[in-house]
Amino acid sequence: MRGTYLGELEELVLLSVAALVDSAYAVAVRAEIEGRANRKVNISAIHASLYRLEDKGFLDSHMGEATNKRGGKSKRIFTVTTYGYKTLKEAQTVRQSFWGSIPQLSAQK
Amino acid sequence: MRGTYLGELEELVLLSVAALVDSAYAVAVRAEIEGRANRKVNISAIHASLYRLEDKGFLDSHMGEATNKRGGKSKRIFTVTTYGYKTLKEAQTVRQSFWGSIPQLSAQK
DNA sequence: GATTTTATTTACAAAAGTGTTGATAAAAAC
DNA sequence: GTTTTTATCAACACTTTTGTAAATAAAATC
Repeated sequence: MRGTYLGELEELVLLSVAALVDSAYAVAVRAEIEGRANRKVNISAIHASLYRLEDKGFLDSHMGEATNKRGGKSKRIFTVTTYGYKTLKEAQTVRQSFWGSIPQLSAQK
Repeated sequence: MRGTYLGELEELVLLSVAALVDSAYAVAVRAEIEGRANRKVNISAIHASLYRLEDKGFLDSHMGEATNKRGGKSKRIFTVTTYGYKTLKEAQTVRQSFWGSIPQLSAQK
């Protein structure tokens, strides 16, 4: 029941972290989502989502190193756990099972 | 923003209605979900979800005919609207875009 | 060292989704 | 006509997700 499901934003955040591999931090995740899904997201909403996903065991995190760019303070880097990856994949597999039995041609009326 | 997103259950309900074509009513939808996603759902939760999806414009409904089976009172039949189908498809397209850039082999550690 | 920029963190508020209960209804069976 | 079965509907409560605001911190630039 409650706790293992992903919210819509949470799933996008998790997918972004997976796609960004070892350079996933809040700002990059936000850019990733705004680029792929056509949607504005508040940076604090991203942070809140990242922390929640970590609490749930879908993500791990560690502090990265500071860069020599102005304002380049160190970032918190997130990575997808095995459990997170499994959850993501299962959600997608279930949906694909449904799509497999939807008569798409007649549906696109 | 708020209003156009699908909850996790809502998406499964919408996909079920699509897959069931012209025989989608609450009980059948529930069976469909319990069969494909490995998950128990309260029948009233299905009803609530169906009504909400209709309010949002993702579903249409009409009363079907009674059958000559014991307890076979007429069912409310739901169908996916063009808008609902479009929403469903877009959500899936966005996710597939992410999956396309996830290095899956190294991720399945 | 004051300012600007990038970034995190915490706490709270608001919105949305999900679940539960109880009432009602209509059909066939007895 | 009472019972059993299948089904809808409505109201409410609960939980979770999402968004916002304010505080803090660390880097480079000036």
